[in-house]
Amino acid sequence: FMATIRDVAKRAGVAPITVSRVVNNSGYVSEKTRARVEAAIADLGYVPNVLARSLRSRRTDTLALILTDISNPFWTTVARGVEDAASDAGFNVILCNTDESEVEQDKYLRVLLQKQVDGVLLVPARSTLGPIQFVQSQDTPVVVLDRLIPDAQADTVRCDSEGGAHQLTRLLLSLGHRRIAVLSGPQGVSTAEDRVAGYRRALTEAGLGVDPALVYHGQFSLESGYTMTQQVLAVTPRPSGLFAGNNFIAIGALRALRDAGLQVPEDLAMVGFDDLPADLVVDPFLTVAAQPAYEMGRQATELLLARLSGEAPEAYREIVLPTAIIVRRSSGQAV
Amino acid sequence: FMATIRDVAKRAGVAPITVSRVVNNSGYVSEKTRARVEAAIADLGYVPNVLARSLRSRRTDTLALILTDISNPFWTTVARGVEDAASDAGFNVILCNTDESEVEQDKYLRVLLQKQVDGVLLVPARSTLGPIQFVQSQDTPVVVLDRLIPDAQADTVRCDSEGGAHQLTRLLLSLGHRRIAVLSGPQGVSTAEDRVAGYRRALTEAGLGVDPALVYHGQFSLESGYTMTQQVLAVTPRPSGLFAGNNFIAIGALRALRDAGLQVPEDLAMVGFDDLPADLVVDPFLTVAAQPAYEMGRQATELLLARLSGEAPEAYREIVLPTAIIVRRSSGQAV
DNA sequence: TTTTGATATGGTAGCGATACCATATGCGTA
DNA sequence: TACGCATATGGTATCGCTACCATATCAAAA
Repeated sequence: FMATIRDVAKRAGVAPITVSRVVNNSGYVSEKTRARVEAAIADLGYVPNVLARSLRSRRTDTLALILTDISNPFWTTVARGVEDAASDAGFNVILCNTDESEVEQDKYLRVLLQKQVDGVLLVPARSTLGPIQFVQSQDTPVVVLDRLIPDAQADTVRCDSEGGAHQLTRLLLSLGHRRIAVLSGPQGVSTAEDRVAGYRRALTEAGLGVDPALVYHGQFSLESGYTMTQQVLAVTPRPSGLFAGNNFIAIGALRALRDAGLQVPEDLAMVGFDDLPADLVVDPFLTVAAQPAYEMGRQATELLLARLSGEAPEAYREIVLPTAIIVRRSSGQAV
Repeated sequence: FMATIRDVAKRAGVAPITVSRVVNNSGYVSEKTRARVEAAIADLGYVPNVLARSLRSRRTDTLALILTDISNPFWTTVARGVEDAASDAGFNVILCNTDESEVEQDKYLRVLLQKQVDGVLLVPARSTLGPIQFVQSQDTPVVVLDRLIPDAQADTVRCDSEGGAHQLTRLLLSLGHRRIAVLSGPQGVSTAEDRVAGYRRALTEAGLGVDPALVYHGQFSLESGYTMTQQVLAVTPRPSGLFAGNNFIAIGALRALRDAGLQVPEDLAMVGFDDLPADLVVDPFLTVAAQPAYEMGRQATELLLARLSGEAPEAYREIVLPTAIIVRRSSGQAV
């Protein structure tokens, strides 16, 4: 036997709605009544049914966070930012991992909307409008996180990938490097493309041409970083600088260079996107453009919550956060 | 506007229950009707509301997994076993992390029961009956995972910690070690106590006394392993063998030994509980009692699902899985 | 005195789905 | 012919809760 709100009401000699007021701490309840109701709740071991609550109130107090790779510390940090902001506002977060697969993403979106989440934070696997419109067709607000989707009618929080890449490339140029390779993520993913765009702009501004043999699009993964680096090393003349498009690509590249018997920065200067958390790395060594991951998660969540509470302005907002260039040993001295 | 099952029914010219049959693939529906209903679903962009479904059907097809430290690869593997088994049966899993805190555990249990999960897989933070009885009072079955709770009326899946510890200790004894320290987890946690018990039995059977200065209870964490090892090293005469009660304690111990300038196994032979996944370790080196983590998760979930489907026998079952001793370099040669 | 507003409580309906039971048709078999 | 069974569909009544509106009391303000 499981007690319902009616059982509690009967035992306390009040109406069900009064029990609801006690449980939810809403409306007016006298101290005396509250005490009687709380006693009845304790006696019966009453646990409210949130399914019924949410069905009636049309709110689940739950947000969905759909991202591409939770094993990457960058995303783990974003997720913490989301969790913290949501939790401060009394919201739960359901976290889903797509592994960059659009199929998985769409499957999750469907399930989450069936669960009636109040809002969705989406790191889109691909730059298509469809998934966004699907969510919005169910009267559910979306915030697009990290990646740009052209023409999307939604709030967006992302980082200045183009600018960060531009700065990193300029740093290598200023140190005297003329042949610089870039290892980026998949085509069709805005961050991957923006980082290549920033690289191109820096080269062009320096009056240098872009050698297509030095521009790589792979995956944002360790394995892909390893493979792309092996390809880079086969190019002649060998570049003297390397720009890794994210932290996992950088780690893969470092392994490939080590396996090839090459020293960083002596044989090859290196820079990368995304820092690694201090407690995971024995010796921070890589020069990087660090993204404010936690802040991205927090701000995206706050945008979403503002939409939910109706406080948000009509127009969709696009927040672009700056990256911070952290110079360490891997970029080396002027050559 | 969000379409409901009634809107779809109206558009397809059938009763809501017929739409339900199409959506859930249950009962009889003619091909012609099915096609009409599916067209209506597509036209309206209908997404079923699982809150309403679950409220009426009294099933959420969701299990809860409450564990103590998801950052530990052992638990990550257990969780994968649970996810896989649940997913095979069409169930979702909500994962919660207690950090060994009973307060957090009880908070999560309350929330999960409010969410009407169909069953709970619990790694209890402490050996108390209360939380189990609370869950059962809401007509929700529990399986206790990894740890023993005396007198609990519930299915249990765990490993033979006592036996594994006994074997590891005997190994060190057989190699000639006479002074062996054990670094275990908190008192009141059965696995921590069982591992000390197995250690004691091995010493006693060998006709040796147990030196209380060599028995440590701390946390199952890297930091605790580090601290306890520093204490061990201050004992005179210094032990020649060390038994780490789990993988994190072992890593902390290895760091402490390195910082103290000691070599394993030359200066100190070492064994530990829990293996580390091959792809996280560059060079597997530690002699361990490996627990079948994935299998623990799977079997616990299957027990729970059997209870849910009513196929389970009346009596509660206790499954105790064996550990596998893997001898590597850290235990060294006979001295 | 009347009015107003804060306090306190309850009745009714309905959120969106399915359980349960009823009904109807066609077909093979006794 | 009558019966039983598989097939196909629908009506009604909830699941447990809260939105919405109504009501009643009492103290302070007009």
